[in-house]
Amino acid sequence: MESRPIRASPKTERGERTRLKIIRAAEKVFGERGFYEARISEITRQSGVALGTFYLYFSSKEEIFRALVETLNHDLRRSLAEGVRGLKTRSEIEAKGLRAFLHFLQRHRKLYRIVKQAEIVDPPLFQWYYQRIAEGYARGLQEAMNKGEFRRRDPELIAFALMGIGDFVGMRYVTLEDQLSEARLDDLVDFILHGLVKR
Amino acid sequence: MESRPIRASPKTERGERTRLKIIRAAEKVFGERGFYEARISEITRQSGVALGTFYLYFSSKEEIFRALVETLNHDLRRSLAEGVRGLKTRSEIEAKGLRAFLHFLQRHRKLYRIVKQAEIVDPPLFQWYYQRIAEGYARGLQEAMNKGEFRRRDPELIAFALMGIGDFVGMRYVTLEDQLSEARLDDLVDFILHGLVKR
Amino acid sequence: MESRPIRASPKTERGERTRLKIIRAAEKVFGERGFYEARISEITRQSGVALGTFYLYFSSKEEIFRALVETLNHDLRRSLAEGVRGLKTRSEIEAKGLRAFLHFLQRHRKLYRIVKQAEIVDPPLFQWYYQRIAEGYARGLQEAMNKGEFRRRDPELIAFALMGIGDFVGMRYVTLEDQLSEARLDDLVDFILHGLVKR
Amino acid sequence: MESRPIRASPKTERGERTRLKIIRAAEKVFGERGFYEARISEITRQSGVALGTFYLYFSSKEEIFRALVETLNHDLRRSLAEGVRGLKTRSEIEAKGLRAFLHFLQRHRKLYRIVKQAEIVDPPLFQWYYQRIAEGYARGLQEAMNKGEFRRRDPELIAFALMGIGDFVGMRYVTLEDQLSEARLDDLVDFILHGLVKR
DNA sequence: CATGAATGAGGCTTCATTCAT
DNA sequence: GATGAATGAAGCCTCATTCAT
Repeated sequence: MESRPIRASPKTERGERTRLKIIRAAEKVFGERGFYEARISEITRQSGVALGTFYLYFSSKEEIFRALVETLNHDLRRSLAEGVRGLKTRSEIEAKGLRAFLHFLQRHRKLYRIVKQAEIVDPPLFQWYYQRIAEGYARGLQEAMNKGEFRRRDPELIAFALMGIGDFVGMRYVTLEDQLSEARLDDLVDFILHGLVKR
Repeated sequence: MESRPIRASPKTERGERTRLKIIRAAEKVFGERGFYEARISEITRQSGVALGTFYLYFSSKEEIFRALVETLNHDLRRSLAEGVRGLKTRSEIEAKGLRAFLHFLQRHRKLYRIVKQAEIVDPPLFQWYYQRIAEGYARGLQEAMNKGEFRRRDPELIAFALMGIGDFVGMRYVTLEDQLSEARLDDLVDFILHGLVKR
Repeated sequence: MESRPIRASPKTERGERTRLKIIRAAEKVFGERGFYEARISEITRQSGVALGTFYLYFSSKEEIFRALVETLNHDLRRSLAEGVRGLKTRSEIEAKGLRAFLHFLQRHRKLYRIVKQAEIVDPPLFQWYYQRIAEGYARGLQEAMNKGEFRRRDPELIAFALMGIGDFVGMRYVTLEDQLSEARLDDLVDFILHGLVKR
Repeated sequence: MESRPIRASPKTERGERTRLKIIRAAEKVFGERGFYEARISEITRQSGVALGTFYLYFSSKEEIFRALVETLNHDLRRSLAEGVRGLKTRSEIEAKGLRAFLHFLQRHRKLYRIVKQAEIVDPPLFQWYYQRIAEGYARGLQEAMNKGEFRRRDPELIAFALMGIGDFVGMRYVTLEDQLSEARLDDLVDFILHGLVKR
């Protein structure tokens, strides 16, 4: 996975539509088969464009894959940010943030598999990607710790812990089976806020 | 990923050694490059055997991959079980279990990446694998809840949450950078036991 | 010899030409080396196309081989049918039919070797193929027997006998050395019509 | 198919037995799968000897194959000669010869497939092999023609015709289905002696 | 802009043959 | 004599990418 000169995508209205068709088909195909089992020919077939057309818009299989990951990234962060807007207490924010994440997953389960794949395909990407999210979380946690709302512990570490919770729970209950009831969500939030131990 | 006639591996002492050489090289190569980027030729080169020799012991790239996953699987479960032995309170057990898992990761970081890969290569395997571990944890949690030690919540859900914590924290601090200090581990255990909120 | 997904061959004019180039080279190569010694790379080299191009038109070595056999089959039957058209007596028909077959061989000696090969590679194909030809012959013989022109004997048996004559004589005098003079052909027809014994 | 230094087979009593075990297994395997699909490993497996042992007795796959063909050759000629012994008229001889051939086939159907295979694998061998048989027949036919018993025609040509009859009829009724009744045999002999035409 | 036929490097796998024991 | 593990050349096939139209 190394870089390469980026093709100058067509710039017309029509070109924009074509590009979108390809992107959407790619999302579907990558999501269903993963990076390695995905075939450019399958993507173009599902896009309804010719094979060669793909290379007018993307310079390689990797490029479109990265583009997709970037997109998810961006959407996810916006989604999380929106979920947080207008909340008062930190605990509400965290609960809301977690909910926002899981709802996001529900809408983009296929793309999420792509990011997971990227994790393994390209560990540096993982670092960059998750680190970035973690930093956002860590800042929030740090503030709450300073205010005395949260127990004082390594904020980045806890941020990763929260992300892991979202990831596994999301994978199990959302991505694979779509059974994350509100009751379960409440349980989960309670665990995050108060831990395992009674009292 | 479909099956194929299983090769009758040589059965002598020498054969056993060769098999081991191949397995170890495969562990390394799969761990470093992932399933798709791994090359049989690289595995045999690192084993110091000829290309054809590989096929005396394994019928395909898939087969050895699965064998490796099974092995890790087995080792991991034993590792976790050992971590639990001889403890009194549930909270100690969980803390110990988490530690056991993270120490295990420290020893087998590469293989762990293999299992993660399998997650994507073969989702049903993922289900089976994680579900099984989760059930073990869930039983432990259930008992502690019954005894009144732990807050009463969906045990399987919490089990997945714990696994996610281990996974992400492991990925970030152990697999990628090996920086999981004891202090951080204490922080993490504290979070799990008592949650985010102060008091 | 088992099946595989059939490739959607290109459908343009140019594609048709390429397909033909491949078919013709395959005919030559299979004819000269036989199924097992034939190399796809040799076929594409002689076609003047790249290796991969072969697989745009045929999904495997087996597929093109079968296609070739089918084609010969078809051509042969048409050829034999034409030889029979417009004749009066049965004896003339047989003589003409035999001649048609041998002339056919003269034009397609290489492909004929392919069918012979198929005979051994795939006995069921042999059954189907020869049985079908034999039935055609047998019907003609039966009629002539009913009219009292031919001696009454198991028509299918005699059909196979006639095919054997054509095959061996063709193999010896046509395929291998191209020395089937008209005089010899007359001798052969005479033998078939009147047998060995004088009077 | 080219020659190579012949291995010095072991010469003891035990060695002779081993050699025989291999030959017999080879007969079976070649007969069932043909030259190209036959595996040395399968032959040794069925022989009950180790893989390497094969090469103590035969220098290559080709060598044993040729040896097998030679053997069949020899047996066949002896078989045919025996069938002819003690007969008076040419017509009787031919009838007997044909019968002898077909009975031979019945006993050695598998090996016969091998010879047929050789035909295609190695055309020069075919020439040599069939030519030799044809010459024997041709001599007999010539004599009968000289005596005025048989119609005078190119004897070699007729010899090939007779061989073709035996081959196809044998293939259809003996090798594949084992249904050559005496009645059919009589029909066939009658055809050969008197031809198709009534009177 | 779009098309789709063509390319060819490179991977996996087989199996006749060799060789150390 | 026998064994069976090891070898590696060679073949089939895939698929990302290019290019002529």
